Amino acid sequence: MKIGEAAAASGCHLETVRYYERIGLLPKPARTDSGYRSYSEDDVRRLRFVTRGRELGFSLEEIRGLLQLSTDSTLSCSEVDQLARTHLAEIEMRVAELQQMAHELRRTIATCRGGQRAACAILDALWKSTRPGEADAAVQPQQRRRLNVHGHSQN
Amino acid sequence: MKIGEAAAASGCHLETVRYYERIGLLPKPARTDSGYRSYSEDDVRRLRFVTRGRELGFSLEEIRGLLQLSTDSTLSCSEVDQLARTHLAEIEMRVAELQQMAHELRRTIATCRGGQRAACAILDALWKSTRPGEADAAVQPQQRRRLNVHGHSQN
DNA sequence: CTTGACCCTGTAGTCGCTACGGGGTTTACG
DNA sequence: CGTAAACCCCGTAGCGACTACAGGGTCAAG
Repeated sequence: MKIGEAAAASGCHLETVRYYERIGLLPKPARTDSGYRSYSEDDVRRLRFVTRGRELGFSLEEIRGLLQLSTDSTLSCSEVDQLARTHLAEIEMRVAELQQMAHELRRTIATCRGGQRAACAILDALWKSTRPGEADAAVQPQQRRRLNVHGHSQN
Repeated sequence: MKIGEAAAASGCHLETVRYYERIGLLPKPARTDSGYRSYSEDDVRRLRFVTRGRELGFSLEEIRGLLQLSTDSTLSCSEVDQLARTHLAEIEMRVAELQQMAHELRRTIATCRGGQRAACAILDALWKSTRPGEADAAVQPQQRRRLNVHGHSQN
């Protein structure tokens, strides 16, 4: 199986497969005489494991760990369980954050009367700080969270 | 006001302020004789506009647009409104995706009996593809979405 | 025998920062 | 007045998870 087929079979981008190999997430596959990568069914299964993990939002490092846990027979299931639970908690936190953002945005949009720029409620909301107290809280600076919304589709 | 104070006053990292300047999101500030950046109240307001926009999940390019819209008096509020609505829709989509992920993870975790690795339901779920049909859908490859969970706190 | 689809390597770009190295300046304390 | 700590400067490189491109090689069909 050549790389293009393997990529299609696992639902990820061809160049991503090479990327996963480069960072050591996938083993180096066999090669044809002309140097083409040649994937076995097992290779494809492993690749699907990775893409499936990504779909569930695991980082590549987490997936690396999961792969190790699932091939090292001395380790128990509880570590996997722990990783999954921690990960779930992160997702839930992230959902809550995004919902907060959505809530504020909806509120702001609702105030907009569609009039002139000078009276735009959305821009106003951005020009004003949420909690006016924190402007002079020069004591403890950067403890703020950053949130990616752009999460980020290819296509 | 020096850069450290400006950063604290707007709640963002000092180096981020320089970064925003470098990419042209903030105007180049005045300088002291010794070359230190010196920020006015207006500069700080603009910086807060940016950080507030980031908190609402706007990209820096979107914020650049919002800043332009809010200083160009010939443009109406409706473009701002449109941007905000589009952005809100993206956030909502993202929330739905994350909730789907959380749902699947919860389901998978619940199946885990805490036994031996060989019987780990979580790893099993990763080794199996969700919809078995798509493995041989070699026709249309990469139309899959990528989702960042790690969204991404500093500190 | 040529065309086009596929494959190769290596490198650079994306986004939104963050961190570092190697300096200069300012300020508070003794 | 000296000096140490705290601040600032610039430039560049790193992060994660890809994606894209340049400049080639290979292979099957017509």
